[in-house]
Amino acid sequence: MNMNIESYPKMEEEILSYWEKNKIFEKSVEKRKNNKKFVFLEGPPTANGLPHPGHVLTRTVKDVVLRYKTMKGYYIERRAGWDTHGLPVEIEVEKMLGLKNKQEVEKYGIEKFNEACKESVFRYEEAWKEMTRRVGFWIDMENPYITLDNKYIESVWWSLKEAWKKGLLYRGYKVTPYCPRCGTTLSSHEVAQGYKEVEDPSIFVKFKVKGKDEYFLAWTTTPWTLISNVALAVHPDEWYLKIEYEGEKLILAEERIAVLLKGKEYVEIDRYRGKELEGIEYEPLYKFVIPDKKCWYVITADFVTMDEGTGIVHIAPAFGEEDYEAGLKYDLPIIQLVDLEGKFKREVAPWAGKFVKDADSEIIEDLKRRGLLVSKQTYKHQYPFCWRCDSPLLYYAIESWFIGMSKLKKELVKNNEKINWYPAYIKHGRFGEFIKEARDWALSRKRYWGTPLPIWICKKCKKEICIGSIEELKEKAVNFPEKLDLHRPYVDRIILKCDCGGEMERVEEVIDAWYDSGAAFFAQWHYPFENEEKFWQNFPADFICEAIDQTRGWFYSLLAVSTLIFDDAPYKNVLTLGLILDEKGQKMSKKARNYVEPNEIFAKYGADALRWYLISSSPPWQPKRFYEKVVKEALSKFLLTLWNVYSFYETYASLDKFDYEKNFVEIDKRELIDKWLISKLNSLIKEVEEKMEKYEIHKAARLIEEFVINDLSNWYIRNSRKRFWVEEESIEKMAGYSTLYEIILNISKLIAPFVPFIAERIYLDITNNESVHLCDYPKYNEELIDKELEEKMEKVRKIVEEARAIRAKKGIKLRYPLKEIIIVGEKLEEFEDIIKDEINVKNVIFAENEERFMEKVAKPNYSKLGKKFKEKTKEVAKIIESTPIDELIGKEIYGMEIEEEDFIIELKEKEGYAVGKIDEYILALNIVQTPELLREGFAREIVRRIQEMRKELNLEMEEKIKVEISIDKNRLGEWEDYVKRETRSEEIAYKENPEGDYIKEWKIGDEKIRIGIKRIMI
RNA sequence: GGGCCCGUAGCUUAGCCUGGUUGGAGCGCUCGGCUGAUAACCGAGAGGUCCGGAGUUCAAAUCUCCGCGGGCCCA
Repeated sequence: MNMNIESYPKMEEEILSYWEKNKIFEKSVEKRKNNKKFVFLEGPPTANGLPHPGHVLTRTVKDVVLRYKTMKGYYIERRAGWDTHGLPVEIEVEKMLGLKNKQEVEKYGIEKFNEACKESVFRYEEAWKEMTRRVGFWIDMENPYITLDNKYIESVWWSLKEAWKKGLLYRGYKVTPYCPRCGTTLSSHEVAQGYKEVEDPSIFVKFKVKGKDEYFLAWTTTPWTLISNVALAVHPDEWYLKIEYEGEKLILAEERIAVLLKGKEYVEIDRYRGKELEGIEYEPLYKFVIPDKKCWYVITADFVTMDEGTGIVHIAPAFGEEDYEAGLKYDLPIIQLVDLEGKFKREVAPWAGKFVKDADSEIIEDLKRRGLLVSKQTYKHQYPFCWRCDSPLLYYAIESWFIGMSKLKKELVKNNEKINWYPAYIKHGRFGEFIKEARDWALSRKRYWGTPLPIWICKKCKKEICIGSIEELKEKAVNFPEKLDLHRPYVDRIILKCDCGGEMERVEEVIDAWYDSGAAFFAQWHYPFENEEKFWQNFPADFICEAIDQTRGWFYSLLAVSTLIFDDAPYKNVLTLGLILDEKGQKMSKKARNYVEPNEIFAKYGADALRWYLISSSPPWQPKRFYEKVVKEALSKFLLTLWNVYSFYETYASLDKFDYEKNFVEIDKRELIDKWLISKLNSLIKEVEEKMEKYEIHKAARLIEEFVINDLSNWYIRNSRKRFWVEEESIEKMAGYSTLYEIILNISKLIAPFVPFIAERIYLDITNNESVHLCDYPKYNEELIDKELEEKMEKVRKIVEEARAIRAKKGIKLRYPLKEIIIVGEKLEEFEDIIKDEINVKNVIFAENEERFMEKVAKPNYSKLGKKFKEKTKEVAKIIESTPIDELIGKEIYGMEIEEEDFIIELKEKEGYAVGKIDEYILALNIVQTPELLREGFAREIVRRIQEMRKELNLEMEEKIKVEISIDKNRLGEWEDYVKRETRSEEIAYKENPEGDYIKEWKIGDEKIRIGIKRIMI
């Protein structure tokens, strides 16, 4: 069968239908049903967008590992999953429906909106299924877990109640980026999209120390937050000075004075460590409300920097995350005087109803009038804007539900210790650092499409309960519906009865979709309501694999949920993958249009080529540049070479009707090179296994590639071809076929996890079995590994290379045979034939020393001779060069004796030899071309040209021809028969003007020769 | 702004952990060769600031620090 770039994808399609028709995937799983389990947990993708090259990578790598483990005998259930909830889905749908903000969503109706979300999630399901099928990822997509199922949600609810029971699900505030116009918080991903450089006011403000005529000097770029100020923060370990400056007493950081008052005059009055200032009270700038807790005093905080401002930071817990946390630490009140539209509330009399940012200038004016403003400038910095409506975002304390992960830091760290990370540095690096500092998980979203937070509050007594199952909901519900859907708005309509007799209503929030997917390891089994045994069999998972951006995503949410509920690690091995970049190393994005469509690649070069590139190019965790050319290269370099090896075997073996069962030759009776290749194969199997166990799949792949291209194709086949050309039956030929058959069979199995299509094609072609994917992975046989043989062959290859280099230097074409090569060094007699063939010499001679082709020559030592012989030096030099060495010392010239130091002994190639060195070997090629040798070379020139003409005529290999050549008969001499045999010529005629079906004039050396060939019809 | 990863020939990369002759390969390029399995192969050549700088050391691609560039995550 012929295979090229065009036909390769077609071959894959055929294999795909073969697999489907014969249910090979199902059989491959079923077959290992009673074996040891290997548990894989699929990270659920969201199907509300088309798959891109990154998804192809994850699916490929997962597939490689799973196919490998399957062939190693493990039973692996491969259940697909879909992640279906979350803000990205809502935003997609908002865009589609043309809704601009939450108000419009609610006007449109939550019921209809969520319906649209549900539909949108599966809009691209077909595209995903097709990509998955086409790339050859074997996973059960018929029976996936889906995060929107009632059962799945119920399991999530159960876990939330577990957290609730432990007191780890609580209500608090979280400062989040908030768009006042859209009325929603934004996820960090959205915020990151909208940073712009802007100019904001930069003001220095005085805060009067209570009861003293001194002021703290603070700096801010958001004057409107001063309304909600509750404290001033200093760094505990920095020095602060009280100074007199322009008649006023000011307190600020020493380091900042040096910058701010550079060159100005001031008097130092006193100095303090930051922590000494702690607790000092000051008078607030504004007092629109009476706070319910103690405030307006100095606190200390490590986040205060000496990089900008005064070293004193104004604290408004309502509007900054660090502020909020400092507020928690010091139990400060939250003064929230801004409404959800970003406008000041009624209490802020002068600016009520005004958008906060617009009030900045008036507030500054007010402070100036009251003499509290020290300086006013503008300040350029990055500030986030809403990517949708472009209004400036506000950091805003929003009431939110939390999971107290910060209390579980130790457990997180402990459980992380049980996990093997690939690459290992993530474990204590990016991931380890992150969990060490774990913060409470802001779980709730004031949104619509998500798992509803199962908390109900009594309207009468304000009691809160957490519901942990449908059963519990049913028990307590006043109006349990007949048809249950746990999503909003249906679940919101369920009223529960409180112990106090009052009615309970659900809170409005849904939960973060990351919690959904983080619960996959038990929620997919509907644990603990069903499948208890199944769950424990599958916990913890042996293997998960996703891109590196999931470190703080799914990798974290899984560990977090598992630590929270089970106090254990949910997975044992995690393989992280690098991102896919474009040709220039930039991230792929739809915006930049640097996007390669996976489908185009599949259609053009096929999935194997894409898979092989992704796997073999670099370690899995390294970012990968991805573009058409590299895929094409993987195909032509590796896959087509492999195919051609197979096709070579297939061509000759079928010509000879080779049957492995019948014609099998014992290994002992095979040629040396056969044994060598078998040894190499077994070494390869051993190394591949070692690499795969360490998830170094790129190294395994490279080893295989090296073997196929280098050892199998470029060495073994090249050297064995002649054996197969012989038409008569021979044991050597059958030994070769036996070897090739075994090698190809094993290679098809070895590559099956990596490039499953070509592996299957080859396997099906050479066996009568059902599928390579039902086979066990090859095991190596230590007895067949002969390291000594492998090393010797390595030396032979080096010798051959060097000999060819010598020929090239001397300009003697490989086609022209030479008499002999002399090799000084360890004897490699058993490889004589290979060496003869490869460098086209008649004899290989292993010698003890180089005497045979090297001679010692004396070179005049001019610096000595010059002094001794003056103007006669040149003459003496000539004499020295022409006198045999042993006669030199003591020889008298012009009355003086030649001494040892008058000449230098050098080694020189003897006439007719060309010499080279490689490692511990010295090689000498006899380069004397006798007429006989030249005739033979000439015969090969003729053969080569007739062959090319046969090719151009598209002749079958068996077809016979007649040849006419414009040379004298004795130019070929004794080689005429050889030419006939090689070119399948019945007859050679020597004519000045050759005739035939095809006549061509050739140049051989300086000579023009015409050749005509004629088919012989049978 | 912080954490982590990466930077070696035009491209893809080995070597770095554990410092030690002349930094190795493949693709591409030039020249030459081989070829009835091959879109393949073989030989020679051109092509390197091992991202830059400093330090440690007898010795640095390799270890340390500081920069620069790219990526990811978090602000």
